[in-house]
Amino acid sequence: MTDNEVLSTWRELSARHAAIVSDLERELQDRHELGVSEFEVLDRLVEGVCLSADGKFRVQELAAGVHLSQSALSRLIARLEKAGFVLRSMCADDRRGVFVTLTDAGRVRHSEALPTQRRVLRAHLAATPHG
Amino acid sequence: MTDNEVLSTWRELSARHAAIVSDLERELQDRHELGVSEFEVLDRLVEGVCLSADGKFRVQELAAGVHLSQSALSRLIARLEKAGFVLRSMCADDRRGVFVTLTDAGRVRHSEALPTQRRVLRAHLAATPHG
DNA sequence: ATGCATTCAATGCACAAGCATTTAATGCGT
DNA sequence: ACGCATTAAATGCTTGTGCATTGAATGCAT
Repeated sequence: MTDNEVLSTWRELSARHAAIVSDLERELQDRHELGVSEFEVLDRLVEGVCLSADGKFRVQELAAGVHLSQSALSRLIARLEKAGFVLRSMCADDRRGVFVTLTDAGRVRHSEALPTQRRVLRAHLAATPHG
Repeated sequence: MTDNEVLSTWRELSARHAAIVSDLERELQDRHELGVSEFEVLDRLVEGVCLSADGKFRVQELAAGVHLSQSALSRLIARLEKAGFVLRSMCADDRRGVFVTLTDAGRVRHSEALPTQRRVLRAHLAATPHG
């Protein structure tokens, strides 16, 4: 792969990412009052509920998959809590840690927003040769 | 393409983008005191010099290719000017417009940073099946 | 048990981004 | 020539982000 190929690959990746994020941001915000990152976190929580019995997550576990710094994630969760979509609770075995759990309102909001996200992603990614 | 395929495509795109930007940001900042967007703008200017005879750019022309809002780009150029890497000058034919030109210092800084950018991009993008 | 390095999450702070607005210049219609 | 919608770029304001630090809890070594 030549440097020029690497560069054009990077520019295409970057452009696609920007276009998708911009669309997602607008659609999720307008229709469901959710930012992209907020939705992403709710999404991880919903997925995780199926796996872990109690549906509880350490903040740290959420960091993987959401590409945010620890501090940004901390504040994002605080916002979600203020909006009533998650609860934060101390965990007994390691009292430094914090468990994050979805509320019913959070589950509802996520399920409302999910089709919007899927639609936007499909519009950008389905049936293209870009992989 | 199923929804699940779309979703995993999106997550991979997103993860790759985040990883590359994060690396670029760190390397360009540590080694050359340049942000990713700052470098990107310098890069467009350098490329453009080869094309347009006078090497002048309307701010608007730079917007294409750099995925930033108009206001963000305006302030970014102000930062570059303060750092001595570009000059802003009125253009005679349309006095609303602003021409942006590279300074020697800007050209030098860009040429120093270019190998760093190429190295990071190659590390992430060369010789992978992800296209 | 005590001290010390380590880890988790929250917070102070500085900065960059977007939206909406503003200021200035242009051009078009009458 | 005059008014009016439009465009270019800058700016006020709010918000989200990262870095560095803090505070609390843990665990490990002595």
